[in-house]
Amino acid sequence: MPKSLIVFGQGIRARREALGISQEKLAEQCGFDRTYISMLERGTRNPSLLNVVKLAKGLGASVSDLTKALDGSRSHR
Amino acid sequence: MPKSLIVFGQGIRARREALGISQEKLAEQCGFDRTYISMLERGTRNPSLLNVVKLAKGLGASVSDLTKALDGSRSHR
DNA sequence: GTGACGCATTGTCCGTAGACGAAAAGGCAT
DNA sequence: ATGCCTTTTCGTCTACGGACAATGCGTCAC
Repeated sequence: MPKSLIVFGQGIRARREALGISQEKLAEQCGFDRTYISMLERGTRNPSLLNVVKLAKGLGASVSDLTKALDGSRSHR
Repeated sequence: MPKSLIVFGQGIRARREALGISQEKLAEQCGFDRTYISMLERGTRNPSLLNVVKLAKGLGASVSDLTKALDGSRSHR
C-alpha cells in the first residue's frame, strides 16, 4: 500500500469534507462510481492522471493543488 | 486524444530536454520502458498517479510542478 | 557505404484500473 | 429499537496501463 496513495487519499477526503458533500455526491460530480471514491480516499486505488484531473474539477481545486501533498513524500525508499 | 495528456507530455519532454538526457536515460531513472516515455511525451498514454510520482523523481521535479500545466487546461469541453 | 544513436510505431502479453451490483456496518437521528 | 444516510467491502467484468520485443525512420559519425 504505497504511502503516496494514502497521502493523496487523505487530501481528497479533507477537501471533500471541507465542501460538506458525500462521497456519492463527489462521485457524481466527477463521473465516477461511489465505491471508487471510497477506495481512493483510503489509498487502495492508483488513479490515472485523467481521473486526477476529473477529481480536481469535482472538488473545485487545481490539479497541482491536489498533488502538492505528494511533493515531499518518499513513497518507497 | 485528451488535451491534458498532450499538455502533460509536452511538459515532460521540455523538462527532459532541459536536463539534456535521452528518453532511454529517463526511462531507466524512472524504472520505465523507453517506449513508455515516448508515448507519454506524445500524450498517447494516461499514466497512473504512482507513475507520475516516479516521473517527477526521475526528472528531479516535484509532482505539483509537473501537474501545474494541467491546472487551467479544459481537457474536454 | 555501415555503423551507432535517438525517437516513433506496432503487436503481444499480463496485471490492474474502474464500473457496477450487492451487502454490511457505522453514525445519528427519532 | 427502527428508520435513513454514509461509508466500507465484497464480488464480477471489461478496458486499458505498462512491460517487452521488434521494426522503421532520421541523423549523425566513420
